[in-house]
Amino acid sequence: MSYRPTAKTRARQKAQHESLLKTAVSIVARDGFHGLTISRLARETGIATGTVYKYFDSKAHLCAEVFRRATEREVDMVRAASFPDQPAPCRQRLTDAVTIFAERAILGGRLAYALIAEPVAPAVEQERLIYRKAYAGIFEQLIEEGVETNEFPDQSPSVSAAALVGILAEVLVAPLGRGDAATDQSLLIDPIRKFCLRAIALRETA
Amino acid sequence: MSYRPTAKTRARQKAQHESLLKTAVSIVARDGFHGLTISRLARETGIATGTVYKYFDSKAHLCAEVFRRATEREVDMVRAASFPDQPAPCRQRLTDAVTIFAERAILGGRLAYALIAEPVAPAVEQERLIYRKAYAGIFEQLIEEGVETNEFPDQSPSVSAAALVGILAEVLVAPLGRGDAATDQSLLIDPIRKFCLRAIALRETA
DNA sequence: TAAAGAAGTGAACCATGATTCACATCTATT
DNA sequence: AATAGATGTGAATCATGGTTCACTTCTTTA
Repeated sequence: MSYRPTAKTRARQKAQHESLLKTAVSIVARDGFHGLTISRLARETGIATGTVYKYFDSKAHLCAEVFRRATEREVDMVRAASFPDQPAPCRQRLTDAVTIFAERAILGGRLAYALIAEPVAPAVEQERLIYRKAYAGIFEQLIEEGVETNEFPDQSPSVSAAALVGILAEVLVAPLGRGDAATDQSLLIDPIRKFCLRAIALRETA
Repeated sequence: MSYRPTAKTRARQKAQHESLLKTAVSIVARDGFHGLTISRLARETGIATGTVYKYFDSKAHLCAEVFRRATEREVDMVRAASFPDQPAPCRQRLTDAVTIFAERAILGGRLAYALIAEPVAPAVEQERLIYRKAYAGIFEQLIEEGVETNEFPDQSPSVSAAALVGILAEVLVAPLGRGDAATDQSLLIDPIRKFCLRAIALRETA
């Protein structure tokens, strides 16, 4: 034999993979998954279309990674708000979690819409479900705890958690799909927060 | 001249249009919008593909009509529950509306999923937004009334209405997209109803 | 520097499915 | 029955965009 991939080589490999992913996310942030095509990704990255396939098995895999990359941090933030280091009452943590989600979704703009609401191919939708479940799982755990400590009235944690996800997606993100971006989204945060508190904690304030 | 479309002709035209639409809805009910292709529609209707275009300008138009056809009745049912002939307290009407939506969605099964949650082409998504807005409009009016009569606590009717739509879509219909159909959906109705009542009316029962 | 294994290239290929169109057939009028 | 307008036909055409592949160009090792 006479060639072995070396550290430097593999670093370049990884860097290129990274670069592609970064470009892909930026395309999605601009034009959604709809705008993400292999040839455009190649063009913007400055390589040939075929080369993309040296780094990703298929477009589905690429989309999945883009999705993962863009969503993981979001989920982590919501998780951190739900289960902070400092102890806090469940209703406060719920409020914080909703707030964090909302603020970041608003900040994310087009990207948030792509991740949460944009119509996408079934393969991508599959990935999306994973992250919806991730959010739901966090909420569910929090609600369970709240019910146990009697901070929250008796309820189905799984249903309530899914409902929260639905609320956030529909109220906050779906409007981006329409021209409704006119509305100042930050005005939505407070009503949403209150709505969620009433629904989960049966009270108006944290 | 020597030919003028007559009543009988136009009746046949209309019947054919109707027949196509009916077949299209049935295809969507079986395999979603994903399964609706012009050639399949033609095949199942027993005509040539080209003929479909004598009745629909484009697939987008066809989908829009399918959507309209399948959704209009649903919206009407929810509207009727929200604004019944007999006077009733807003919280009761809210409960009824949610219940009707839920029961019909469960009955609708695959079709409900296609209408509410299935990933679809942007053109169809556009149509979907119209009907989401229709539901939201009904809820909004009802909530407004409830706030005015002090049955419901002060809140943003538009936000609360959108939230309701999100809840129903996510909790009830989205699971159909996964294999979660295992769960008996009718068990979801009561928790959802209670969740919505808490959120909107700040109480647990109608 | 020669050989082997990677990585890069981009035009060709393929799959899907909507849309068209030249032609045949039907229906209503004269 | 002859004709004009309408409708029906379905194979061919288009459009889009993912995927492949024969080939070139690097990298590393001997």
